[in-house]
Amino acid sequence: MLKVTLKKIAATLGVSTATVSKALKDYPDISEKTKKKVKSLAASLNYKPNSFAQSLRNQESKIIGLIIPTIVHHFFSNIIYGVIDSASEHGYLVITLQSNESYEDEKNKINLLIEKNVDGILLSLSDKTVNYKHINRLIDDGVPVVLYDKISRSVNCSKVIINDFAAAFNATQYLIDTGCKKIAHIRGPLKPQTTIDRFMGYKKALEVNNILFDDSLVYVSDSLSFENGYNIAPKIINDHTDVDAIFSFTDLVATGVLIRFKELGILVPEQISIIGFSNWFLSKITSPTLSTVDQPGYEMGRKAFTLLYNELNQIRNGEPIKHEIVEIATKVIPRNSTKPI
Amino acid sequence: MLKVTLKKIAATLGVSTATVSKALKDYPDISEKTKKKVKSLAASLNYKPNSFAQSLRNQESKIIGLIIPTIVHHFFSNIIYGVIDSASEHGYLVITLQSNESYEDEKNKINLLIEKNVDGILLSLSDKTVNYKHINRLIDDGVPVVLYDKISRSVNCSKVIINDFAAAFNATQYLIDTGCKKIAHIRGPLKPQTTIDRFMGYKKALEVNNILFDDSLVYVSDSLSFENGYNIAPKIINDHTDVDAIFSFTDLVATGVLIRFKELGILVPEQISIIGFSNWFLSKITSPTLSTVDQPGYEMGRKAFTLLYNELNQIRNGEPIKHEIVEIATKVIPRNSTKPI
DNA sequence: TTGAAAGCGCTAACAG
DNA sequence: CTGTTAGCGCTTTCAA
Repeated sequence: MLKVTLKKIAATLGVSTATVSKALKDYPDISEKTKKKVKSLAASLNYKPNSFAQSLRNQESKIIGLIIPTIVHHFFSNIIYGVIDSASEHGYLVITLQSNESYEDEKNKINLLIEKNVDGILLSLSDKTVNYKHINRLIDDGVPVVLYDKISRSVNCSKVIINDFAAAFNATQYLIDTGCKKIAHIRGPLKPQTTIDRFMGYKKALEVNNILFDDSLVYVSDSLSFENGYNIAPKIINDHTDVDAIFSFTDLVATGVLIRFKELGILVPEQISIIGFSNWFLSKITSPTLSTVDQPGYEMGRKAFTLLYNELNQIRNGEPIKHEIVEIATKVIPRNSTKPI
Repeated sequence: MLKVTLKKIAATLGVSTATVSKALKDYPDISEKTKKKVKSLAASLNYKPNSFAQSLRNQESKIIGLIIPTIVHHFFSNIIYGVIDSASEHGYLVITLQSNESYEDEKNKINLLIEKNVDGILLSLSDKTVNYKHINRLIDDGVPVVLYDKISRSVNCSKVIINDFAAAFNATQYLIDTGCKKIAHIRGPLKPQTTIDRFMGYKKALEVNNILFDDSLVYVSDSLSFENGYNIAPKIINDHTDVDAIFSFTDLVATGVLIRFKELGILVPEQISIIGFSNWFLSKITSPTLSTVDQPGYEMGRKAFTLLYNELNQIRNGEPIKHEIVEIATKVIPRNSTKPI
């Protein structure tokens, strides 16, 4: 493909590159006649501005970076989808990278993105990240960052979150409303704020309903996996013969519990109710179907990009940057792994 | 962030930018002493070359484009993951875009990528794409393209595929081996080569086993959705009371059938066996678990990038471009929706 | 209404 | 061994 440049157009038309550039951009100081001439030639030659040259001049790439802990994951897929969709609408493209829930990877991937001069970064903290220097440095350097889902209160930037505390409270309250009295909780990795908040919400619901919190009813799943649920299930019923409900921090683990219970001949929800979290697609498929809390990934992705976009515009206009924290609504989705109210 | 440029380093060191550039790149014609000086200053200043300037000079972006029909999709998620993983290892970043199974979107997204000067494109054809001019033009323009999964025989480029014909043949043969005699097929959209080949594989297996092919046993699901399976299921048993097996072109649709059968009180696999395709995660979760054909997305993604990378190197070295067609192995995964052999 | 010229940051041929 | 210089393609200020 012999490339069409401003220079070439200018040459064939016998005008300057400056004129061509301005004509193409509808500058008011170019005559209509020239504009028409330039535009029609550009169109017929299928002229495409060289994005490197533009970026070099304008100091912006119109590309943003998206760091995802795990790509193959129903919730995060929806995030990716939402981000890409929203970005496209505003003329931005998205480079996606995976942190593998690793602090080192997270740092490295951020660097790759910075080296490519992305205009901003969307980031969900890895489960292992406890130190936020790498992110604060970014922000200090003027790179807009928006944290989504797994965030840290101690980073000062825009964020898109759900109210994990309230969502977990509601899920637990729902179990109580269906008559459950001894509710176990499978919590996630200890560090992320999301799993801490879900745990706190669970605890609060017990308290409000005058149910004594029992530490031994809390089980930790160090990762998001089906197997973890599968393995924790028998422990729960061995430790507590009278457990009548389980609130799991995520659907995948809840599904593992469900399947194991079926193998063990434990009836769900007759003997034990189960409620998950996230409303993964698979929660509609299990048998019984899994009650859960809807966590709208697509919408979170869209919103995360929007916040970044706003900051990008503020920067472009020389306005002060306003960080915004947006909370996306969640709701309990009753299905058949819990009893009717 | 006040940016560190070659110029700045050169100025503080009292040398020329050329020297700095070469020193940083270990050119043999720079003295060790100078190299050391330059490198240590660069490191302490945290110098990062400006990628726009580099790209402008070198005419390469080290970014590739990936077009996916549907992002939120277990198989395609794995493709994305494989591509990104493999690309990272070779210093490439990936811009992902979704075609929504739409021909128009596919064309538009390709254009966006070209305008960003990506070094190459990985593409899975949308279900609606029947015209390949947009892709052939790309190839003629010298943009390396690798087709994966949904390909067209009439585009001359590298491809990563599975042998859909053989895979479908094996799936059907497996049903026959378990004693099934009247096997329905739910086929996918009519245009993609993948679903055509799966249909042909199904037909061939019947033929080889002397089972008469019956056109009325073939049902079309125009999209990949749970609902389609759910709706087709009752039709099948109404049309043919003696059907004893179903081969579905994809797990999601098979799952819809499975769930509907359960609601209708039809025993799987006792009355009707079901085998799906792709080995989605959810096929391990259904009840009974779903027999299927494993289609390794991660590996396909990796391979697709590798092929692109090879072509990129061939171009860089001025070698002739060799197109390669790679077939990834699949295998039947027996689970509990089919009878034991 | 148009154009000349500078410069974004980097690389590489060539000269010294 | 080091520096000069030109140029990748575009934008924008300033002068004409």
